Amino acid sequence: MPKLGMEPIRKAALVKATIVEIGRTGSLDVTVSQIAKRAGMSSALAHHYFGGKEAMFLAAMRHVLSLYGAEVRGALLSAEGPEARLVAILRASFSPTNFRREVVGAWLNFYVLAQTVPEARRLLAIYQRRLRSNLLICLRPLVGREADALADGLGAMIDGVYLREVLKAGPPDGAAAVSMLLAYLDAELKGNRQ
Amino acid sequence: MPKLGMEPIRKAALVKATIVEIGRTGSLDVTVSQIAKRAGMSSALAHHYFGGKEAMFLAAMRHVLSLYGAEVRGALLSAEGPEARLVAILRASFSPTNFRREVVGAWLNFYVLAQTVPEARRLLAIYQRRLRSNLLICLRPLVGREADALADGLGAMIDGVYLREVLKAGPPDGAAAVSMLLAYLDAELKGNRQ
DNA sequence: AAGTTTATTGACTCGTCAATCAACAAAAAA
DNA sequence: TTTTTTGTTGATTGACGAGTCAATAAACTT
Repeated sequence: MPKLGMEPIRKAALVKATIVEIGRTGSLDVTVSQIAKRAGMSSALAHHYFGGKEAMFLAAMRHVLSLYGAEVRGALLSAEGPEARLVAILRASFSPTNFRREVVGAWLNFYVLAQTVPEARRLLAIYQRRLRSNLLICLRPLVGREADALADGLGAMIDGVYLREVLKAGPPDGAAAVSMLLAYLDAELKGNRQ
Repeated sequence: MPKLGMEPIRKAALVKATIVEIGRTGSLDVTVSQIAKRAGMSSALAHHYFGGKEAMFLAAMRHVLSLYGAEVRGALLSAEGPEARLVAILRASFSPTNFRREVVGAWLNFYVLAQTVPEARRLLAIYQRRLRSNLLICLRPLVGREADALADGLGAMIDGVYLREVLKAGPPDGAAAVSMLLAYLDAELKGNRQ
């Protein structure tokens, strides 16, 4: 049975399964066996490839974060001008790829992980900085020195919408989330354009 | 040693200790022994009074939520007019009583708990509804039919600021949080006052 | 063909922890 | 003063789960 070159395949399967299990149970209280089972292998093999549970969590985080990053970069490619680029960032943040029950659940638990595991904290900090910087670049030409405050506000609201999603019933509504953010943005832009 | 009438005292101590321990470790992975030790008793006694760990968590949640509720109610007493009342709600939300490292950490973990434990979900839903309704009452005379959207936006941003606080270093800055929220509010009010 | 590397798992170890219990002590009620 | 109620804990049980290991097997190397 043993085919060679399994490592990347197994690792990918485990990362995916980790996200699903964390999102499904809504907590970090997931056993390695659960994850391995969902990924179709024994828990021993999971340990073999990742060395431990924490490494699996971190790999899952990196994956979610890099998916999000890619989505944002992609959306920015076809957006001209500050306003369009802002909209692109928001759309990407609430695209069906990212704004899904399991992924949102995973995000929440990554924040919890960040309280204990320095590497998790580092990864989340990178995400926040990158988002902030992306927003800032668009906002500065629009609102000048108000940009910093606005970027913080938008960042907080994005995270807040994600957080609140975990309590909502039914499928996530990304469009509604984006329009809430845009309403905030428009109000601030109008107030600053006079 | 056994003095009578210990029950409420012990329970209060356990609730407090639960919040501290959850906030301190930043996760729900707290043992009953840890909590009991901090509260100055044996783990068996903690079980005796609460029956189980989950009940302790829920009691801690109720306590945090009721402290917050009391703070808001108190602040609203001495506030006249919609604008002042809005400011009062925001100030209360970021008062030093609530906006503290341990409490913020506890909040985060209550969201996690809400994913698994229906009663926890119920409690958080109550908090969200009450906040929304408080905001709505103030906002309607100010912005009419925009009130609903704005209340949701403010709620999300409040939660987002709490969430982001868990990554920040140093002591929480409630004043900064309030002014961020007020900036948002002012922008929306201005845009709607014309 | 012999040896090495990679893939894979069942069984096991070892620690942890929630929950229970038996036992003891003091106050209150009878 | 016996009995009951309330307070309290050390010791124990029983379950569960992370991580290890020995063993097996297929594929590559020499």
